Amino acid sequence: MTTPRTLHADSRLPQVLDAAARLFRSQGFEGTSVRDIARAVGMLPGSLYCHFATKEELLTAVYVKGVQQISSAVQAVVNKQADPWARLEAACVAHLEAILHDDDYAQVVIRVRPADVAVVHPVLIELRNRYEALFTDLIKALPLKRGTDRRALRLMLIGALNWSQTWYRPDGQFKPRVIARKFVALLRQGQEVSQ
Amino acid sequence: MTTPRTLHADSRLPQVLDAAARLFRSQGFEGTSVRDIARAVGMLPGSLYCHFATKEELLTAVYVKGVQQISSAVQAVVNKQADPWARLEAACVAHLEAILHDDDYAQVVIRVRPADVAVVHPVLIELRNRYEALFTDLIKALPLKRGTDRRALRLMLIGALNWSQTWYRPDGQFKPRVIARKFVALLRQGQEVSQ
DNA sequence: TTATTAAGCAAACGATTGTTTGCTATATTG
DNA sequence: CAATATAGCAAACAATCGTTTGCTTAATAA
Repeated sequence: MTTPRTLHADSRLPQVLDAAARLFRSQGFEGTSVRDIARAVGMLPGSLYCHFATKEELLTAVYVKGVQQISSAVQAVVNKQADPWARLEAACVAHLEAILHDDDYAQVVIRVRPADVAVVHPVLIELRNRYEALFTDLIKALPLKRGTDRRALRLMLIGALNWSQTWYRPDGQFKPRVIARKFVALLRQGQEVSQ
Repeated sequence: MTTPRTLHADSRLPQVLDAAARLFRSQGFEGTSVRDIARAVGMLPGSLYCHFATKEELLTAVYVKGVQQISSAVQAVVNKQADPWARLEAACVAHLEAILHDDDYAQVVIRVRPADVAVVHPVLIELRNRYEALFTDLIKALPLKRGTDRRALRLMLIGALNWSQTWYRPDGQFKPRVIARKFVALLRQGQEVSQ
């Protein structure tokens, strides 16, 4: 045995998941081969199939963990706020921090398009929807003008947040906290000059 | 010759581009093989290399055309409006119609991540930026409250628009025109209850 | 201690990937 | 009309893909 300290029950599955998450988020699903993942944890390609029947199943496992982590990250900060707008903004900050640098798993959830992985498409969509329901609740609690379309507001906010993955630069001025504050403020106040 | 009507100067390059655009937008760049494209136009895989040196070069050609088409579509409708807000909303409608159903080329521009195609990454980014400058101008012309961050507004709006590609359903209630109107209204008016 | 189960190795499988080479036929140019 | 350039065919290239099979070893359960 190369690593005699390895126990039976706790195999190298955690390391495999970590490596897969890291590679999926930086190279995408199709851009990452099972050999890449195996190499990253010092295993042979075929050995991965002790834990997963297919590459898509591996992605699903990463996706599940990603949704769990981003959900609990958001929940944690939301519960520290009372005001509905403060709760929403806190959620956005946590969401952005997760998908922009904290968490490989969370980044995969935003980066990998469910539609690109046909076999598990419905599963991934369902996982995403379950998470986004958090925002539906937060927005439902907002005291808004009569006639406001809360679904449109949610789609706009989440879309803007998630798209930030394409332009965000860690060395830029727009840190997650700043982005969240500005985006929420834009929705909250309106930018038209009142006359 | 199988198709004796084929002229020399006008080869099947247009068909190749069309097929590539259609396949790239529906299956992604990595999900589409050069054989898929060749088969779609009834050519052999190797024949594509009369027109392009690499698969990435083909993508770049599609990208260029996509940016051209979406730009002229937006320009055309913007110039029919005078009011700054109306111009912005018209631009959003045209943008959404292009990336949601009208135009395979435009859809590729939004769907294919520049970062996923390392070799031409800077080129694709530059093309996108040139297009988005249109929105920078439109937003610069808006009469906004003092202190409004116009860059944040642009990033939020474009992000929300582009992300709609992930949730949009042609048979749903949210048509491009509706989405654009609601998104612009959210930024314009602000939804907080005034007290 | 013995039997069982799971983790990983070693090596290969067939299929598909982007691309290249040499050739033919056609359209264009002078 | 002769010379040239190009579009496309035909066939293969090496590399890489996800996955499978049989074996060995170590951890667990009885």
